[in-house]
Amino acid sequence: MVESKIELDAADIAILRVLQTEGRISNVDLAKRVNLSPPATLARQKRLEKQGLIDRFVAVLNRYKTGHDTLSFIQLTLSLHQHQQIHDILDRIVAMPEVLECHNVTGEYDYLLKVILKNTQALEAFISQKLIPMPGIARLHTSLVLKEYKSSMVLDLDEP
Amino acid sequence: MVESKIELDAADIAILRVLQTEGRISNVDLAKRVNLSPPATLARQKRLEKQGLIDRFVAVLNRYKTGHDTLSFIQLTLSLHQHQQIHDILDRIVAMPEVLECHNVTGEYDYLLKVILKNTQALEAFISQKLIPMPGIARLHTSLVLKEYKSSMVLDLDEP
DNA sequence: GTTGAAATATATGACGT
DNA sequence: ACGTCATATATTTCAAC
Repeated sequence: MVESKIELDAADIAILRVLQTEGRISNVDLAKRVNLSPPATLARQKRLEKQGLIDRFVAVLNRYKTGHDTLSFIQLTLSLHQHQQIHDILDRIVAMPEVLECHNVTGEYDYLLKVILKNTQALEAFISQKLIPMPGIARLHTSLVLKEYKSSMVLDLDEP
Repeated sequence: MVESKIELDAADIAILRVLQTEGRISNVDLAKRVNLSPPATLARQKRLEKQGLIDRFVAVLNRYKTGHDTLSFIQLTLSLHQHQQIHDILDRIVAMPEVLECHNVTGEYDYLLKVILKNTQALEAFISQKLIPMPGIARLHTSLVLKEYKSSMVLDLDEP
């Protein structure tokens, strides 16, 4: 199933803009911010959730304070050429809690993984004990993040 | 300032695990889930926010339904070697709403950007009109995401 | 979509363990 | 540090316009 764009009016966009940065704002405060009445605001928010435009609400943690000091991007190329084999490998990779993102990309390598671990020792163990032993890993390149300048999930919503 | 790990007990971890996927759960429901009383749960959550362990609460949107069909990773190498020049360029990149992430990384290129745009035309315009004209962009490589297998911000918290 | 009122659920403080 | 209970507050939700 292909998900397609849903048309939004100015009030929807105002609501989504606020909720993207203040996910726990109360409906009455949100209503004030978007210049609508609380019932109208709540009805719109519920509709946006039902439409799947709002996927979920989450708490964003500070990874340094949880002890996750090592962020890295791992590029992979798979050697398997049967669809089922590739699918199985990807299922296993996606199920790993250390892997926060997994994308099929264009370029020199086929897959890009965003991996968060406690330290470089844990990263080395992850690569050598969990990734390398998997069948079909043809090439692998690790980039360590030295400094994170920006990390956001906020989509840029423009006026209708 | 270097942020360092904060020690968490089993109840803290239980609370953070729930809030990472259900950011809008009520305190009474959260208390039931972690087997604590509502006041104890609320006090812990407030403490975790005050400690900065919980950075913020956000709504996660479905990018396809907002019309953001094109996700890409752009690798950059800067040719400027004065700290101030590099700092200025990074400030401008980080301020761009299309750029969701910006990291200084090890490897062939120095910076990795995660960029979300409406379509490939908008990506082409972004690269040719906003990135390339900046001084000091020595090398640039774009990887288009063909398929997103996993996209999460959930940190893997293990028992104390 | 708005206003206002009522019902419900929630957070929060006091006290005892 | 936690649980229970009571109170005050905030929120949702309904009805009328």
